[in-house]
Amino acid sequence: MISRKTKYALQALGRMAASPAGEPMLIADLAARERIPRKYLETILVTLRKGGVLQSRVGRGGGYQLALPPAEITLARVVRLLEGEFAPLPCLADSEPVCCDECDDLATCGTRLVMADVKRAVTVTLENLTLADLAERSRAAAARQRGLVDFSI
Amino acid sequence: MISRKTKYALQALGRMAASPAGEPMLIADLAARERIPRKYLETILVTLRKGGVLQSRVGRGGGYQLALPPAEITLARVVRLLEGEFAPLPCLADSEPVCCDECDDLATCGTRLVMADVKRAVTVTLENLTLADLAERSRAAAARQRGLVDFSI
DNA sequence: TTTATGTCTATAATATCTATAGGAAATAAT
DNA sequence: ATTATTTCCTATAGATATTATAGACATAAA
Repeated sequence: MISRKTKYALQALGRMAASPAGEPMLIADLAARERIPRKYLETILVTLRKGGVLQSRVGRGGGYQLALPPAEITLARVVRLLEGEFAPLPCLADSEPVCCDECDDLATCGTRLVMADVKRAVTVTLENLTLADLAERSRAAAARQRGLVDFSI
Repeated sequence: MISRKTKYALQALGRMAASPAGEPMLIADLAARERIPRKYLETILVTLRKGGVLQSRVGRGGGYQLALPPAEITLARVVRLLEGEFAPLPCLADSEPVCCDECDDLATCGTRLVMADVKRAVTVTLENLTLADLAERSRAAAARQRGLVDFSI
């Protein structure tokens, strides 16, 4: 289960990915259109900016925009910024894996060995999805819903 | 990240899978050997019993044992019992998917469409792993660590 | 200089997870 | 029968994490 925070981030980024590049979007607009608490969204966007996914400009005419083309922003990157490095167990962290208190030996822990498979599966999946995929799938689903045959799938 | 509860469950089940079948194990022993708070483990084992993964007998000579051969107990089943059905988002639940408050339409939500891939990846992985895998990997790792070449990999 | 905008730090509110307590019920041995 | 052993049940306390809000501050354009 991803946190609500991460979900909000993906919604906001999806909206930006689907909007014309070059036009900064306002926090307040994003919050209203995606129904995200505004102050909460602020903190999320700051995290994304510090992580290199967003650019911002302060002052009149300012706002947020993607720092890279949507196809170059993987979901893995976004999720990592908000949830931290993905690891089903603390002992499976890439950087400084920590053995659980109750474990004698990380290297022979069966739980860790099987959960490593889960980590790999999730990582591969998230590395291969981008904001472009997110936006495109949404667009295609909406087109399909309107009864149109969508030839660009 | 799996909860500590689920981790405890896997540790205890792994221990049982690696022990000779037919001999019930005591909560107190499992708790001591895996360093799990005893009362907490009790509640976990009850959940597993109600879920059909464990059998128990009360009274002297009683205890817990697996209700099925380790190879027939998938991690998916265990994780589902403890964490609930796996779904990265509430709208991706198999039974009664619930659209997020802030979403207009579940069917065209891009976030949901990409997270469906993650759900699939995790589900497939967990369905294909069993307690036998967990126990065997631990055994093999321990053998390897002792400097033995392990031919049974 | 005024208005519009993001930034930062702190903290409140809520939810979830982890752990414990204490006794009830069941079973086997004596 | 009685006792020792063991799981079962219900409730609740304690700890931690998540979600949300507040308010003062900094920056930039008109």
